Amino acid sequence: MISRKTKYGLKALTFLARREGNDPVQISVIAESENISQKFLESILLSLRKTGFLQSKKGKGGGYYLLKSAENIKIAEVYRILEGPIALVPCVSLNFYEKCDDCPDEDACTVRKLMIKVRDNALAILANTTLQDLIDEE
Amino acid sequence: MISRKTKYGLKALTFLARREGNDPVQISVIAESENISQKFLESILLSLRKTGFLQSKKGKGGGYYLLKSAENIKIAEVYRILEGPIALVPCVSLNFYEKCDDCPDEDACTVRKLMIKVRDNALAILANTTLQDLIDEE
DNA sequence: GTAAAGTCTACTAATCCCATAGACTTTAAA
DNA sequence: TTTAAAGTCTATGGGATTAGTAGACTTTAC
Repeated sequence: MISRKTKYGLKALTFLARREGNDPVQISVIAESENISQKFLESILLSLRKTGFLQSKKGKGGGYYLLKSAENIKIAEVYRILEGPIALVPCVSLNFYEKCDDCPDEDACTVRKLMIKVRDNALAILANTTLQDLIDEE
Repeated sequence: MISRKTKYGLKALTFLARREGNDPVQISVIAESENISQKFLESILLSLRKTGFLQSKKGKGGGYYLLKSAENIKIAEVYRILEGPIALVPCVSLNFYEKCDDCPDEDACTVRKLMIKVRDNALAILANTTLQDLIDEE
């Protein structure tokens, strides 16, 4: 299960990508139309800004807008920033690898072998789907 | 990421399936060879027993053994018992469905559409892999 | 009858998730 | 130049979940 953080982040991104033009949109507007707690959304948008997906404008008439184009935003990238590893087990993560403390020998772990398959399959989808793809499906 | 519970459960099951014969194995033996906290493993094995995967024998010479054969234990089933939903979002779960409180219209949710794909892919692996498959890969 | 095993209930420490509060900064426009 | 509208930042807190522990209880082989 993914956290609300990730879900909300993806929804906010699609909201921004779906609009005509790229004018700043206020957090409150996104929060209201997507039914997201505004304060929580603030922190999510902030981390998407710090990682280069969004840009913001302060002051009156300010808000958030996409910095990258929707075709250039891979879902896998967003997922990793908001959720963390795509892998189901740390010893199989490409970007957040950690050794499992209970496994003396990784290569001998049958669970690991299975989890590699699951990861590769999830990755095949998430890394090849862009924000634009999400919108086009509608 | 899956919980240790699920990982430990799968490891314990493979441990049991890998042995010659089907004599009871003490919890302490499994715990020690798989580096799992014994008390924690007790509760995991208990829930696998209550759901029909394992059987136990009390008293001297007792322990746990497989009730189903390894070819008849699908990883997806074990996963659902120990971890819960395979889907990444409740509104897409086949066995643990819940409506998302923030979505007025499920069919209009682009995130949902993506998550259905991810679920189907994960399911294709987990539902078609058995405990026996895990062992055979070694 | 006793020691070896699983069973059950209860508890706890740590962590994470989701959210809220509020002071602060920047900016557009009157 | 003031003011209101916006994002920024820090701090906090309740609740749920996770991983594990303690200990009393039950069953069974010998």
